Amino acid sequence: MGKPDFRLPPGVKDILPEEIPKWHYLEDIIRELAKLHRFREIRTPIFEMALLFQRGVGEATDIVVKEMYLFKDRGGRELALRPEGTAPVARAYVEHGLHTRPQPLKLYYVGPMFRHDRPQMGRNRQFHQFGAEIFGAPGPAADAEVIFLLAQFLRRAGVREWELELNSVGCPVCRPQLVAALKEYLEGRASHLCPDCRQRLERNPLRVLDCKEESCRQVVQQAPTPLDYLCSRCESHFRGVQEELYSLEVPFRLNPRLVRGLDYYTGTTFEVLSPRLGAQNALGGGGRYDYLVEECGGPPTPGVGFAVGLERVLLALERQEDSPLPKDEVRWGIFVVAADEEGRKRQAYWLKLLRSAGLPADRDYASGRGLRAQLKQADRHRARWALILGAEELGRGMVRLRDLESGEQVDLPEAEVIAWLRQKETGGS
RNA sequence: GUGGAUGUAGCUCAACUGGUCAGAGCGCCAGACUGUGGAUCUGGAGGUUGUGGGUUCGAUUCCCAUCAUCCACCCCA
Repeated sequence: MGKPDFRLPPGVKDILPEEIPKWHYLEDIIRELAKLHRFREIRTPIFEMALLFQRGVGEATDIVVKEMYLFKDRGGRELALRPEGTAPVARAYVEHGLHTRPQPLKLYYVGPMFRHDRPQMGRNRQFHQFGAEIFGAPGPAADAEVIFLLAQFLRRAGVREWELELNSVGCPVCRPQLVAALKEYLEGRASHLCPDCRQRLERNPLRVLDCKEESCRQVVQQAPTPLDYLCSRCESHFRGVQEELYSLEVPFRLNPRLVRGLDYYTGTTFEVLSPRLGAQNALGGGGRYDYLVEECGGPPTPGVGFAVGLERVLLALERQEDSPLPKDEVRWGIFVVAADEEGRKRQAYWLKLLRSAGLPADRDYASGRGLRAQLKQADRHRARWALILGAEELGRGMVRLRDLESGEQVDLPEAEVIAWLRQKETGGS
């Protein structure tokens, strides 16, 4: 607290050591599942040319209009901290000619995203997403595949309650008709709409569909929805997605009024909601984007993907009764303790020996402290074992190992220590 | 961008309606118990009470502003 204001800017957080195991828990699951489903990782920079998002995500979207971190570099380039992951991956796909590789191409990413929103529960200005994309697969099986991966991730992570909402927002063939019909319907009832929605009527009438204002919801009850206007292609594609989801045993609910905030979506869109999150209740979402690659200057290439917010998954898990998240209480590693001068001479040797054998080892760095003080250090630093070196044992070619959990201790011949510890480590407890 | 609540040591909190009110517990550091930790005891560091103004003889306690946090709107992850 205090004088110069070096505190963190609003909406960003430090992740302290005791929280790291939770992140590793999720990250391990992500890597394992992505591999199992044969997705390969891609890492793109955290900033891009601002234009990528303006064009890719959409000039009129909230993300671009009011949430991007914009800055100029010394060359005068307009850059932006990435607010989402799909456009950058599409950009990389085009830039490196990934369309020349065997298609479809299945990619995933994990990393920080940045949005200048007002922070609240479940919403930070820097947050982390796990996302997956499939390029070059136009059929409904690809849509189902990414949704399946998302569902598997949530299940494997241990998220108990979530609901998948599914919709199709149509393609360039059918959407214009829908928009026209919707506009006509809404214009007739504009007086019943909230001020925001009267604006939306001009810019993006679809957004009126999921307004939470009670009066708007009334109006929208009978309004035409995308599902009423799907062309035959979209219709059969969407039916195909649903059939695949049945086969994959991923439960979902149709929500014809689900509208997403990014302009690039075509056809299938979906969102995963959690009842434990408060106002920001979306764990993840995604959909199909068949024109994004083209928009980024590549050849016409269909795409579909999702992104899931890792902070929100952690939040949901923390609020469950039976949280599977790892605790930070475990003792681990070996504290090398010197009982006397004789032991002190061997301390460095043992430290190196243990580490060379792959066993985590540490010591007290203060010079010449007594055995009691060193053990106290070992305990407070949550070490699992104390390796005690003293003239008494060393004289017989032995060292003493103390279990800091139970208090039991044994003397072992020096040559057997490594094997004994390894066995303890793998042999459970 | 809008609204509401909150803001005292690293953490959790205390200080009657403004007058020894700057404290406690935990944690941290040092030490004792003299080859054995998690117990106990002793000592110590650490706050100009978010910041800046104002009212007052006097403010942590009242008023204003500002910053930050939290929750909600909006939007989404």
